[in-house]
Amino acid sequence: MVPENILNAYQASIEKYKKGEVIFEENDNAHHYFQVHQGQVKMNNYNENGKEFIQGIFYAGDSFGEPPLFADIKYPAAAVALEDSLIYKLSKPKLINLLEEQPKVHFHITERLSKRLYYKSLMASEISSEEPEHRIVSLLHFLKKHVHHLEDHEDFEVDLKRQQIADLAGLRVETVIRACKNLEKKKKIRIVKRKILF
Amino acid sequence: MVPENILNAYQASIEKYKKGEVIFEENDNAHHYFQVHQGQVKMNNYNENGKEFIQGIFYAGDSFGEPPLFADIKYPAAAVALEDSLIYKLSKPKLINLLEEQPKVHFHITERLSKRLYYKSLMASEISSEEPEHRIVSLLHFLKKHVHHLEDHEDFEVDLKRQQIADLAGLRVETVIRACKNLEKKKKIRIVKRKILF
DNA sequence: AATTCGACTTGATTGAAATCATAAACTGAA
DNA sequence: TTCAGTTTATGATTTCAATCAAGTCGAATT
Repeated sequence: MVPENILNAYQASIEKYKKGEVIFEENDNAHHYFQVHQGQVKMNNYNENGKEFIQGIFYAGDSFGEPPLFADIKYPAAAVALEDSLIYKLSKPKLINLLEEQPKVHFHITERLSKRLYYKSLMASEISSEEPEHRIVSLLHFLKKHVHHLEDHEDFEVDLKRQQIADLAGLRVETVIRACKNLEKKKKIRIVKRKILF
Repeated sequence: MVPENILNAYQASIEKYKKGEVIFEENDNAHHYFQVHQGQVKMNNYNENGKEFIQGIFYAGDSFGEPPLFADIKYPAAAVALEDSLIYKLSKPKLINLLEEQPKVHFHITERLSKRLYYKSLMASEISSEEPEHRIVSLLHFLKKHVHHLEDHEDFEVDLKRQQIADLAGLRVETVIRACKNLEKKKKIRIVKRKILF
């Protein structure tokens, strides 16, 4: 997350994206740094049968899509606005220039990449080895702790649809629904008016 | 990858690890930067049933285990030497100091993190959505292109055991063996004296 | 109040990979 | 060359999430 005054100093623009609008496509070349100012963005893939996998969801203050700026690669997934959103956009050369002149900001970016890598490591091993209930609990635990910065004893009102949980955890909606019912029975989560509390 | 002369200038040590020796455990706190000088290292998880998942394999020149140095997190996986290995080890404060004084090296690290993130994004979506054969081909393609830097037309002699492919792709050995036989039939890979050519 | 639409739910069935069992092929050391 | 230990191979069986099919529920709109 780059502070707004610095983004402005380096002439970042703010772009409007409507709900559902695509910010970049899988396999596009990367030319800009993106940071959510307002709204929500998801990064996702579709396989040949149309099954979606959500790589991550990004909220105000989150940057996304940096890796292809720093390595010689294409976007591994598309980015789509989940709500009407305002996104800071800064060209690659300006970003590089910014990071050269502002080492502290560079460390912030490094921290951000590190956290994303941590999330991916977690989910990769979960998806590869664990049962649906375990995957869901791990996902919720990560979101609670690392995205919403809540303590264990605090209540976390999950703002995700069942389908989104499924697409984040590599499962199908029906499986998520059944697993959540089970988790409720086991008192691992609560469900109030269809909303999940964790 | 930090150049050796710079590592030496900042008083990095070289540690010996025997084949099978553990470099750090899952959930350990991170205190050092690691870079392979000679040998091979894997990062892995085991689930409660003993199933292994390999997060990555690292060769000479590769750094590993950086994320917890930059973000306030614990190691999401353990690191184990796959062969007798020599590993550069640099304390966290010295690394931070190094990166502050050598911005170019910081950009190298950023690039490295970005590439790891790319690999993880790829494998996460593969493991969550694709069939065994597809996963294996994607894995091999990534290794050929991004790890061994070979052109499409060149032959890639895969130096992984079936079990390792399974643990990288989230499959079981038997499934990998059967899938590889099928891929051979379909002329997508060749198998010579049990070695896979791609 | 009726209608529409998206999200959630439930049950039945299926299919593909995991599991289990067993053996063959290779490797290297004694 | 024999033996012990890996690694690869193959067949039979099981299992559990995906799939398919058919609802219900709730909120928003007319």
